Amino acid sequence: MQILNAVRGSRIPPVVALHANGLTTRPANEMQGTRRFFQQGDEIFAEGEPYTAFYKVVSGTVRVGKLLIDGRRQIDAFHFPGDVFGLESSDRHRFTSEAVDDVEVIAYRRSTFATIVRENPAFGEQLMSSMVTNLDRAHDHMVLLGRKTAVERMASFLLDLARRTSRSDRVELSMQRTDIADYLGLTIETVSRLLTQLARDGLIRLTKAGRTIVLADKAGLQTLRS
Amino acid sequence: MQILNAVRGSRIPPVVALHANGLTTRPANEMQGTRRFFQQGDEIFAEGEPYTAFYKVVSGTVRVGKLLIDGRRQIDAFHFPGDVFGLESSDRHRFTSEAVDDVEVIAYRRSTFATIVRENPAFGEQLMSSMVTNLDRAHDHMVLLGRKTAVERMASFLLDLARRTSRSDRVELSMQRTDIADYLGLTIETVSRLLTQLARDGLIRLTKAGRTIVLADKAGLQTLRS
DNA sequence: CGAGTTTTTGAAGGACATCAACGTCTGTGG
DNA sequence: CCACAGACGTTGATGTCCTTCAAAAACTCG
Repeated sequence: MQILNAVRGSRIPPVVALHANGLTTRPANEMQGTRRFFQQGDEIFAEGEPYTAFYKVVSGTVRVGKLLIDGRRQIDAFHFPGDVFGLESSDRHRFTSEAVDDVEVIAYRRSTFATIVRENPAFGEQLMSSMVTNLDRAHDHMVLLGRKTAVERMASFLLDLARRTSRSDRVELSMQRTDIADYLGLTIETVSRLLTQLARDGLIRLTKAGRTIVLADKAGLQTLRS
Repeated sequence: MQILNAVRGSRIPPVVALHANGLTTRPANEMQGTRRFFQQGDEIFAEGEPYTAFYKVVSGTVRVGKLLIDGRRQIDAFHFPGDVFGLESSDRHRFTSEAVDDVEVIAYRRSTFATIVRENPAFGEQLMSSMVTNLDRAHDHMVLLGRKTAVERMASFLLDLARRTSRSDRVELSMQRTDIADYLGLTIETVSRLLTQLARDGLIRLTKAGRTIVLADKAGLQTLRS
């Protein structure tokens, strides 16, 4: 909706190394990109918009998803630091991406994959790997949406979140209930009920407006996850 | 389950062209692969199996998906001629793939993406594009599973199937009801009821054991699809 | 402190699942 | 060619998990 308050991107000076053969090159696994900042709720790009760049998260949480005409929404994935999103094969974006909280990304100018690989094979390899990882996660998420019960979805979500964003058993929810519900294919009411139920059963502990969750019984959650 | 009756792969002789510069090379967009055949129901590879090859469908239909311990199954995607599947970033397959009917594929030996790109950039580009297409479809499928009603799922399925496999309004279902149900996140009973309901409403016509469907009112289905 | 937003909790309803039985198709052997 | 068995598909009756509708509670931020 609002793409307005996105801070104008500032160019990152490309790090250049001088090779023995006299050719200039960039360090492996990196490529010139533009650092950009988005505030909570900002749209990074919208479904249908021309595809001009793809992104890597530096800090914060990004949600990507789709909207049906009547307002129903599905969040396909959350992306955390290190994750790549927004790569397309057509020339329009096929989904929307927004900042869940304050977000910093590196934007890479759209270019054919061949070009990327020619200029920086290691970066190309990294991108391909990112795509396969994203596809892996999508597969897991389809099982969750198609075949898991509400509790199983919530247990899966909490454990995944802990694995991806936390080194401890404490999870900071950067997203609110609406996002969780739209990610899990549930309603906010159900999400809320599930969390209080899990807390009542001693599997988790809720603190500070339910934005921090301690996974008190990971093994128990693992059982519920299916 | 049974990987037994897979016909032993027969090597395809690599087509070699002599370039002006005297180097031998393969034609663009192709790479050496092994032709393999699978019968209806055969497993092509299983979740957890070592990853040794990825595949392109030549003929027939392939289903890829996952199984939960208690037998619940989710089919993530159907793959038709031209589609690539089974590419992984880890060294084990993350999902299972099986032949829906009699299937012919080209198996490509696992290799790093860098190698593929070095040896045949055009093929690498094609692979990247396939991955992005698969991810696109996964996104659509997540919306379907997470937010669409049963009728909407069925309408979406029929229209997609027609677009991908048929040039007319007649769709041949290569898969049986169980597969459709596990793809749409429903039960076979619901799938059956939906089809008869759509037929009663004049949107489709069922023939020959319900394996051939005529999309009598595509516009109507489009409305239902959401 | 107070207005608006987000989250929680409760009561009632509905869409799809489950359980059960019947119908239909396919292929095999008499 | 027909009979039969087993697999696959359809139809019906009932149940349940999650949604929907409603309102209160808790939190945020000026």
